[in-house]
Amino acid sequence: MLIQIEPQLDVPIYEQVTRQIIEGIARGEMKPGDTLPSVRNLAADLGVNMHTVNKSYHELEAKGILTIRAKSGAIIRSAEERALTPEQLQQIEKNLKPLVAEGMVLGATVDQIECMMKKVFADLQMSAEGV
Amino acid sequence: MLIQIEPQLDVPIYEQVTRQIIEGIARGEMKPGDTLPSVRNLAADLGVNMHTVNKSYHELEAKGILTIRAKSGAIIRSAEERALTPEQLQQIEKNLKPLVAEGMVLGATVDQIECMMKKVFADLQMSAEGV
Amino acid sequence: MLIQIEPQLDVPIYEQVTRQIIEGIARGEMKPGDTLPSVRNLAADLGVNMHTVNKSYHELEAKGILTIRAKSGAIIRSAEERALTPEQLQQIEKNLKPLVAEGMVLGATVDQIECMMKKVFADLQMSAEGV
Amino acid sequence: MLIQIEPQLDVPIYEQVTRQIIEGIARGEMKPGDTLPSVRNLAADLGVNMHTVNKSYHELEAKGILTIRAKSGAIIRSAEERALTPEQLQQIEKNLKPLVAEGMVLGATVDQIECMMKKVFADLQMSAEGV
DNA sequence: GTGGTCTAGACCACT
DNA sequence: GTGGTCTAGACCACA
Repeated sequence: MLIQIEPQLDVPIYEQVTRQIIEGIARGEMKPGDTLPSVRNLAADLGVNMHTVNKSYHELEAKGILTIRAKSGAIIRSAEERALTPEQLQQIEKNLKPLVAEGMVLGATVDQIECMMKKVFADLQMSAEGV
Repeated sequence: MLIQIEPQLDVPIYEQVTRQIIEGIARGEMKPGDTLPSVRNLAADLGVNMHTVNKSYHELEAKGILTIRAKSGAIIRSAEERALTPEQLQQIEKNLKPLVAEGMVLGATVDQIECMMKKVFADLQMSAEGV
Repeated sequence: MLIQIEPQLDVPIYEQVTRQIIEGIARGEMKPGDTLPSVRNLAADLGVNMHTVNKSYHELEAKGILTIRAKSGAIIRSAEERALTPEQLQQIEKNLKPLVAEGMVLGATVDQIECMMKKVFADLQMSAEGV
Repeated sequence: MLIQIEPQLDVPIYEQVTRQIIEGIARGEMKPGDTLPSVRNLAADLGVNMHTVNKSYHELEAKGILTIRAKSGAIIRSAEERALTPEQLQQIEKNLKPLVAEGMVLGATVDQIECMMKKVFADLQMSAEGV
């Protein structure tokens, strides 16, 4: 799985790593039970510091997406282990709101936004099924 | 239009102001041609620093949502003046992607995510029509 | 409030800080609404690194004991804001179990252990009421 | 006696082994004079490294709970041989303190904590009498 | 070899 | 001046 870092972005590097790992899992490039690269290896690959990757892994653990086993690596949790709590859905909805509002104000119709959402979903889903 | 600041959030205050102004416009509480309160007044109302509001206004200008005229204040642009450029749509799509991916990974179905999106849209739209 | 670090202990420094802040709050030396010293100040006071204190603060935030407001400090949450969730009680019970078991195996009676627990509680409570 | 290892916990495996042996003795599943399985056998049963079990046995010896005799294995000491020293009680009290403090700060009453403690004790005691 | 912890520095965004 | 982020090193416990 390829991870691309853009250090000049205003999104923190650790957040970029987090997002791309999530997308990688969504795309099916990594599956439950898989072990992620060690923090040192991934850091070396990306050319960033170990701590930056470490922070990303811990963020993913907090999101319930993976389990960090001390001294043996980070493992992607299975769908059963991942609880889709109402809080998590609310969190996503909360983050969705300003995006939708901005789209509306700029003149996008509900169809355009829905279409965009479906496209994003389909892109990820398609890759997942293609695996 | 009421703006509520929550300083304990990790979202910067200027970003909170920006979002709520966008949502206010989306809801129809403010219309094209309307003049926003002066930076000084809004800052006083919210109990925040003048620079914070100023930054928010400039962010809105960069997004193409309003025009800042020295001395005469910030004016909301009309739909015609606001171009819905492909770049803007792409930007929104780019921001949408990690949210959708996280939802998927946590086990949400496309229906759940779509439903969430529609709900957010409807909330804003409804308010707009009620005005 | 005085915090004493013993670097030679096997308990990590950040954990020692966390515990002593919790005990300080239990003792009533700090109250809800109070702002903790800045990470840099406390780190300087304790002679440890900023990051170490930072980690402790974040641990306290994760426990629901305080709120970190970016760029303005860490504030102790009120009892109402702090949820005593069943998970938290379970966590404490889980940590209690090996201590009780060890006491039993070493020959302590339930009375001795209960007495010890009450003593600890009373020590903290007493200080709290004395404030 | 069954020992269950959960490698995903942040508690080191050797510590998990130590605790479960203590609990096993508290529950009466093992009695003074009994010989524990050899380091090699137990390690094989648990699927862990020999050194891990070895470390656990030595920790138990340091706590005064068993005696390791070269060649003839680890033998659980009798209650008479196990001294309940004030130092040991202090050690337990020291470990108890942060747990009680955290419970207090999160809003638990002395009754809740006492009840929890009794429950833990009763669970162990009950099993012991049932043997 | 792994993650955990810690140090000592740095720049930045926000207030 | 605050916390957030990042870097570049280091030692340790665990497996």
